[in-house]
Amino acid sequence: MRKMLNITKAVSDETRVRALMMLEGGELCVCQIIEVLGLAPSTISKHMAILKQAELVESRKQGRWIYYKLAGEINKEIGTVITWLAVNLKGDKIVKNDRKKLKEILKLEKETICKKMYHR
Amino acid sequence: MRKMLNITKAVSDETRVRALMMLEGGELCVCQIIEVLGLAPSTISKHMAILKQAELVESRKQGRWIYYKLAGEINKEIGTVITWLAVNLKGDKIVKNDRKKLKEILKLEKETICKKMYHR
DNA sequence: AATATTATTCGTTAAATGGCGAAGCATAGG
DNA sequence: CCTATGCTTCGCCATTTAACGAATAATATT
Repeated sequence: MRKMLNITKAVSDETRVRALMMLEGGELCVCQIIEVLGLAPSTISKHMAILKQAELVESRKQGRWIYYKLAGEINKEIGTVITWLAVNLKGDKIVKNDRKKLKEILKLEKETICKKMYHR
Repeated sequence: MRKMLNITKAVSDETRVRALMMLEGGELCVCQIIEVLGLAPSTISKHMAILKQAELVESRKQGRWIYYKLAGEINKEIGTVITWLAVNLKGDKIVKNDRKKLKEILKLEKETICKKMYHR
């Protein structure tokens, strides 16, 4: 029950669902997710930790950056959740807009994004 | 997004998931759900309203009683959710125990159950 | 070494959520 | 009618949750 609720609780928050939908295009650095969702780094970090705890995403560290990706390919039940979300958010305005923003951001260097964000 | 989150929020609470799993055996009267879950009538009523709002269940009124049943047969995406929950709770202790209690309660008259419960 | 960069953890605050009992609202039955 | 029954709505309290900024940790750069 606990494990199942970890998953359903994780996907019951708009910000976390938006993050998951962003990751459908492939792995992303935390700073890119922060930039698109427009929330404080600490907030996004917390959300990603919740998604990871629920085993919806995995992370890997590379230098100063941490990349997150969907864990749907590994676990069948997790895959079902991600697919369900995607189907139910087909055509969703917010998701669409996030993807658009993401596309712009992916054109930039990661360094450019992050320098704007921290230590202002 | 809103509609989708209504569903995921609805299934992110243990009490509501337990109620859904109870309904897998067929429609139930509110008083039977109250009796098994052991919470105040007002609490259960609120939970059932949330499930209904999310379109996970439907209700019908018959005399003084209100019956709830799963809405999974009607809506495909809802059906997916219910099935996913059932799969992920296969063998769950709490769900098993609820079903056991329910079996006992179904042997009794509804009147017997409810008279114990209200206006004491 | 010293500083800059990237992300996380911690502490706080405001809002949302789940619980209860009291009151309210239908319907059934005397 | 008048009361009993079954459920919901309302108002309140305790807990949880999401947000932020400050402090911290780890790595990269100078």
